[in-house]
Amino acid sequence: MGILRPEKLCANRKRLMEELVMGRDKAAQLQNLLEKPTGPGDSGPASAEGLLVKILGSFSTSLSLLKCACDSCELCQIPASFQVVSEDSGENSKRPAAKERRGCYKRRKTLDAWTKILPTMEDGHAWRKYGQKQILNAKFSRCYFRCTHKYDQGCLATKQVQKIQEEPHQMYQTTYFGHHTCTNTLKNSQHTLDYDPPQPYLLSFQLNNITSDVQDQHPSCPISVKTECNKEEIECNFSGKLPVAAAAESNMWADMLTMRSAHEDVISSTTTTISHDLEMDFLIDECVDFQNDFCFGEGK
DNA sequence: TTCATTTGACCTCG
DNA sequence: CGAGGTCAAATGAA
Repeated sequence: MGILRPEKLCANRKRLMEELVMGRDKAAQLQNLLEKPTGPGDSGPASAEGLLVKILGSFSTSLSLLKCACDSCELCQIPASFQVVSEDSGENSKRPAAKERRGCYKRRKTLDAWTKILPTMEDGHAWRKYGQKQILNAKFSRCYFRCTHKYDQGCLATKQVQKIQEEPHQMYQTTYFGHHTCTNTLKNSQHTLDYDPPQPYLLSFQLNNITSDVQDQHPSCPISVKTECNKEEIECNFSGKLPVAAAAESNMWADMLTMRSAHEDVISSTTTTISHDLEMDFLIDECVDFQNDFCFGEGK
């Protein structure tokens, strides 16, 4: 960790201010856009997605700048788990700030996290596995990944991948934490899925409250779903009763089945709140596609 | 030799 | 106190 010279500090501070002001402006634009939604074909320069990318980029840059400034201030030490490599670090940049003891870290909050269910682990980014853990009541172990460029570019993105269904309908539940600030991606990957940032119509809900929330808000919803763990079967109005062996699969089915009705309401509602305090986020189209394949595809 | 993965230890949090 | 998240030494692959 290097000490920044005064002139460098001033430049960083100026840049930090610019980034924060830009982030605020873009957020205001995004707010206007959400209050006055445009047509579905709108892809102008001020699209919600574009603004979201700019805002996230602005905050990422701001945090990096703030980190550089704090490196030179003993009063503002950032926890090691949030450290970003400064430009003048040498060999020591291969590792974060010296850890006093093994496992000395701050457990992350669930802020800025979202989940996707996909048939593959691949998402177009370079990840490095740093751990694997058997999770209670889960059929498969959970794998932990961090961005390959954590140390060379200070990218703090991480993800957890948990297999939730075996072949032939193999599925992985991937939870992402933080956004990539690195520039390197696997451009040639056939599985370059634009997971970052979250796509439109992202749903957010507490897993345990899926059924009550949806049915409270949509009493006419034709879907009846139970989400309790260890339930041996769940109801599906489309295909009758489906046997479900594991709790994880039960949860997944519940998620899938609530997507369709909620999706329509999200699209039609202009007052939908997008929360960043997420337990489970899903890209609806993917989930609905999967549901269609599984509920309808095999019966035909 | 370098880099990625595996795996047990260690730590935080609820 | 137990479950889950991260670290880092050992090991394997390229």
